[in-house]
Amino acid sequence: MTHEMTYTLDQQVGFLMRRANQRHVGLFSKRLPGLTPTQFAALAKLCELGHISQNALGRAIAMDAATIKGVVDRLRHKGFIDSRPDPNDQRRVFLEPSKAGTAAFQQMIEIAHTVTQETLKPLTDTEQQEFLRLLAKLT
Amino acid sequence: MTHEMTYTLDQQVGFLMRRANQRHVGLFSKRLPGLTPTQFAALAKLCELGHISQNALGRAIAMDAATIKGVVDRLRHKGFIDSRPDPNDQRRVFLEPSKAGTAAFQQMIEIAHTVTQETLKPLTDTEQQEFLRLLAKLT
DNA sequence: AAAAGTTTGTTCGTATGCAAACGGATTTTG
DNA sequence: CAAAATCCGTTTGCATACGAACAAACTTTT
Repeated sequence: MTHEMTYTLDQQVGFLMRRANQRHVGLFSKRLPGLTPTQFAALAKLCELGHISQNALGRAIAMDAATIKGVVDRLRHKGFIDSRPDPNDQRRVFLEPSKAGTAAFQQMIEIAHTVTQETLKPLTDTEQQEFLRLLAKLT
Repeated sequence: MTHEMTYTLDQQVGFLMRRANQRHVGLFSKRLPGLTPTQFAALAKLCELGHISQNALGRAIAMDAATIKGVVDRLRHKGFIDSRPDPNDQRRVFLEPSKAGTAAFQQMIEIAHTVTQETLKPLTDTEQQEFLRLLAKLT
């Protein structure tokens, strides 16, 4: 016995999430060309926490060790992050936002909120709340 | 006058979409280790359409020319895609799913549906429908 | 038919993202 | 305390993903 197997790509969660994310990243890089969404997330979390080790920062924003390394390298190269070895644990790289990093982050917050609004613009206010609620459950 | 600027990363659409997508990709590659979600999407669309040029396939699934090239190369290398120059237009690469490609796709459809269900599992049936509806609007 | 414009595919560079393997440092166990 | 296990950061390899630049082929304009 053969099964009728149909697959409509355009209705699959994975495909839709990929495209929605594509659109968001596009909006982000248009409004904030200086940092990628990933770099901004890392800087935001570092500013929120003040100081933290490299891997711990990665964990806080769901990036593995290999990924966060590159992100931190680029942020340091841009002068947004200061780093030094942790005296209490020779394995760790101690991270802090630089003055320029803190300032840049503060400048970008408002625009970042705009990007969020633009991303959600196709939805009504009620739908936006609902979407965020459901999305959070899929984490 | 200074503005109070707060930014809660964990509540931003972009961050949540990135994590939800991360989770989905993880489930996918656990269930279907043979193909990446991107490769599966390309194969699915090619099987749906039968035959198409390389760039046109990319357009059909929102991948730019540079990206679809690599994806098609890997699918061809796996023996899932046949390609030859289009006799009507020497610029074009004419693509078709191979027999193995069609068979593999048919085999994978059921599991792909399972992956979709697993991804949406944290939501009730009603929430799943609503989530897909809202997600489609953000494309 | 010649010039101008567009389309197609390719290549390069940059940036995530993850798995796996590694050496060094620290912590836990026995 | 010594061995084992764990954690930290790094590197390599592979796979998206996109911008930019390019040459070849086709189409439209003039």
